[in-house]
Amino acid sequence: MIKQKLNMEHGMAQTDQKLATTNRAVAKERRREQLIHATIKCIARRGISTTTLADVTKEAGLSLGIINLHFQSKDKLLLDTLKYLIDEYHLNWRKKLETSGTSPAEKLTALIDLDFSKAIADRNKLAVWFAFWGETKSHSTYLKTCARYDQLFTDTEAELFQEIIREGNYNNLDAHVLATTLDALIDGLWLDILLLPNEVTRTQAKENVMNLLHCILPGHF
Amino acid sequence: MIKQKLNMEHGMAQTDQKLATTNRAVAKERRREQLIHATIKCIARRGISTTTLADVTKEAGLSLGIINLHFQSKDKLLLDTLKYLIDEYHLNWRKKLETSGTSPAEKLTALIDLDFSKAIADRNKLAVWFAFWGETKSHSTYLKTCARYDQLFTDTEAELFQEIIREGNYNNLDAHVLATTLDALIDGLWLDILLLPNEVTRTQAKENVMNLLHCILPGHF
Amino acid sequence: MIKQKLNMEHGMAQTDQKLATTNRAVAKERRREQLIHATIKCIARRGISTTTLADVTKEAGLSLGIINLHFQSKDKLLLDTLKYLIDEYHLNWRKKLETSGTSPAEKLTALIDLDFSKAIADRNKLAVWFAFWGETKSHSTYLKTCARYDQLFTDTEAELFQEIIREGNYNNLDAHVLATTLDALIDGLWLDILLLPNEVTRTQAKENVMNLLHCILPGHF
Amino acid sequence: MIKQKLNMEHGMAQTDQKLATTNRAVAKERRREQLIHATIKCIARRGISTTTLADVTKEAGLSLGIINLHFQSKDKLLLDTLKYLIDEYHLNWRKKLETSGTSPAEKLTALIDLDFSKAIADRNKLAVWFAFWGETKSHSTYLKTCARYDQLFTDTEAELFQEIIREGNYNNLDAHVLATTLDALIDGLWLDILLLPNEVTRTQAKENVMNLLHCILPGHF
DNA sequence: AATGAATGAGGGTTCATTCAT
DNA sequence: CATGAATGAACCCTCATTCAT
Repeated sequence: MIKQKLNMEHGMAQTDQKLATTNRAVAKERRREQLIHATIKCIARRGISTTTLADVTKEAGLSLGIINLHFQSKDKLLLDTLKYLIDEYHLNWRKKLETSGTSPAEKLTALIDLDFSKAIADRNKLAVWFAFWGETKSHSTYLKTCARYDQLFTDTEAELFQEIIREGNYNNLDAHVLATTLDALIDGLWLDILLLPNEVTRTQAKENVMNLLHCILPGHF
Repeated sequence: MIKQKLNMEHGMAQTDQKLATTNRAVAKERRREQLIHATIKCIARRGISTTTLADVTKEAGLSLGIINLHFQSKDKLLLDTLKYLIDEYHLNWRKKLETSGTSPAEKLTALIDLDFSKAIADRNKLAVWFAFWGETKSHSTYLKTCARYDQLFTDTEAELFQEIIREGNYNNLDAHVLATTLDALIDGLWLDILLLPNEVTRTQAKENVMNLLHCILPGHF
Repeated sequence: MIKQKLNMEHGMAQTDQKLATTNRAVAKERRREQLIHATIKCIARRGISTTTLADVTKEAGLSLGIINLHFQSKDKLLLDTLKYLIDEYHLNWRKKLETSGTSPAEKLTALIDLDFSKAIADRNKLAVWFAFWGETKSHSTYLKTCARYDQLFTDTEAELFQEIIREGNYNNLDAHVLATTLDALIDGLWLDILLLPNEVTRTQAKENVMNLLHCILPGHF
Repeated sequence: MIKQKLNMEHGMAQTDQKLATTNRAVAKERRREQLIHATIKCIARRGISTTTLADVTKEAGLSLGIINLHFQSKDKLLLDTLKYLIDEYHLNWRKKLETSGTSPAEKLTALIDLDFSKAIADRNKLAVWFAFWGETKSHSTYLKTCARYDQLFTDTEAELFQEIIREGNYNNLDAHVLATTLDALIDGLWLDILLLPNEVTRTQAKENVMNLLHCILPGHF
């Protein structure tokens, strides 16, 4: 979805008919994003349970009925908001993996960079993640979407750690355990950033992770 | 019970009065706990936003109006449920700290034991913690209660780490950073236990933490 | 009911059995009055719709369940409170009529005195009267009790006016119209005392009525 | 209507916009009045405390949620209902004063006419007035609005009486006392019309007042 | 006779959803 | 496409009433 949007925004040459169709689709997609961003702000400000469609539409400066026009229901709006964040993260994650340096340590560093970048470790967005994680109700619904990616992320990190372990002869370390630890630590630090913004900043959190890796794998970080 | 009451009415020994008062107070406290446990179950099952008072009272096998009798409002019930968990954790934490072995490593190990014990790393209770952390609305209200303890926990752990660092001459390590890292890691693993119970168990999570400490402070863990 | 109570309070000689029964009955009646007085205060303070049994029992310093013990239901408490006021007024009215001077003008003056006496034109009690008059719902129920007396009052006043008219040869006046006018004026002034206590006092209200009578029947008032 | 809206969207003549806005505002105002009339009926039928929003909306033939849409709360509905009656009375009162004959007696007669006119001495509306006067709770809230007018009414009447007193050399009369008496009498007769419709009609009540004025100020009434 | 914990029907209110415009 | 008035199910909460003590 994100990809489509990016393409669309780059506006390729097309027949008039197609162009018109595309323009309309672009406009529609813009409305959706506008509403999703409003939703993120509202959830961050008031929590899921107290966010109403009236809040969201007011935040977006639009009329009450528009959400059911674009999202059919509130549940779908929430789910699509989560999907938006998942897609955004996944897209950035793949880009980082492709564009970063070739060594495993460089790649891991790049991914950690991403995790504490302004776009990802944004407190509004973190609030939404934790809001969903706190809403056990939705687990069954969205965990299918989310868990698939988590698995992918952890496995990829485990592979990178495996390479490092091999290179550095850290024979007592388990790559998968390391990957799990890293992910859990990042989640925990995200929670700190969300709940204790005055005590833990993005920069500090990232340094915290890097220090740890330096302790465990001193030759590589 | 009848006798006690009659005695009271005739102005008998004060101990009886006190006993009766205590009995009634005890009964009231039991009801509160009963309702709090039902609340925990419901929040774990359905999330905060979808948990209704009807759910809670049905779970407790009691009538609809009883919650306002004991908690005045739904908000207060939720807050008192959280307070219950905070108090429970804090109480166990202090007990552990006092009764565990004398060395800093033993104490830290004991605290980590606690964090992944059956009573604390209970998925129902974890769900409640994350439900509240996800409800940004309530942050301002309860963070005052909660943050005070978090500070205490982290500071105490930092002191223990400091002793270990001194003992082991780990001069490149920062005790406070270690404590923050430990706490964040535990939070992240709790989230794993909650969201991915098939992939991360309490035992694995604890081993994960212990392995990490073994890596960083090999002489002590 | 009032009469019984007065008798009881004057405590006649009786056999032990009767005395015990009476004592018990006296105690019961005291409780009823205690609760009725609390009800009057509460209605005056908060209106009928917002007065709860909890308010009344708290005002009386008694326990919640006691009202249904003595009055069976809230509706009956309200009705009995009204009956209490009706009986109190009627009793005082008869006494005044009997004890006052012999001339019609003296009797009417005595009755007007009563209407603006401390016991009758009490703002708490006035509030209760108007509260019931405002609760159209209850009209059908209590109007039967109340209207009978009103008729009696008006008719008696009309007779007194009739005597005066005869005596003074005020041939253009209608006694019944005068009585109706007097009653309506008194009701209206009661409303003023209730709603505008700073502008209309009991004394002023009474003078107002007396002035009017002086205008209409100058030889007698 | 469709045309208007389309025009508006294309930014057409402002008059059209204003018209549409006005239409919508008019429709909204109609709904408010519709609900207020239903409220008056319900209060007259059942009293304030037993009138539910379900009653009112059913009487109006509308859905349950509509009251909070137009009045935010039940309390505001009640208050706005009272304001409606106050405004209606005040408006008619001013109109009468302006359009009636020039002499003070004619003006007073016109005002009394109004007080016992079909629109004002309507039993439903009277029931609402007395319902509010009986609801002590609301006194503080609405008396501020109501008392201001009462003052105005009484003062104006006092001025009219003053002119008559001057003209007729009724030196022993106090204009302000007369005005207070007149107002109280009218209130009392309203209560009779409300509570004893079979015994006191609007016509009789008015004649009652006129007779009294004739007694006191025979040259003018 | 008195207590007050417990009940549950019924109230006001919110808000996702619909639909005429 | 967009609007926002209207709907009504579902919520939280109150409170008269009951009943074991």
